[in-house]
Amino acid sequence: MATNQHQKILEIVRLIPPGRVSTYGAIANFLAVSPRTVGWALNRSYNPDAEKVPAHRVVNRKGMLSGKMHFGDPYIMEELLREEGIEVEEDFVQDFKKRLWDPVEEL
DNA sequence: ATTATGACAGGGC
DNA sequence: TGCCCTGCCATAA
Repeated sequence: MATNQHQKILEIVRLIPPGRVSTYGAIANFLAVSPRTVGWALNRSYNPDAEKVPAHRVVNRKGMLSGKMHFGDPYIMEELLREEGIEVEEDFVQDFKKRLWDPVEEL
């Protein structure tokens, strides 16, 4: 369902710059919602604007591509990140801390 | 209404 | 980047 919180979450995700990644927790903290809610908002089943949202730039707090299985095929998320210059190894974003984009600090 | 589940986070060990 | 448990909240059955 497209609730207000979902809209806010998708809005923030769309602001993530190419070549950068963010986390569920950072977005959740910025919007004052629970990290779980962020995960649900990005779920393709409840996200009508899936094609407009760079959900591949959102990973969990450890920099792991925890949602790669939701892109249709597991390799898609990793490919998209590499195309933007983000190194991915064994499902983990390399230099995660450097590439982290936190809306609380960036906005 | 109640229970179970999930693209999570944080703290303890 | 372990593992286990708790808190969190939307959604499905």
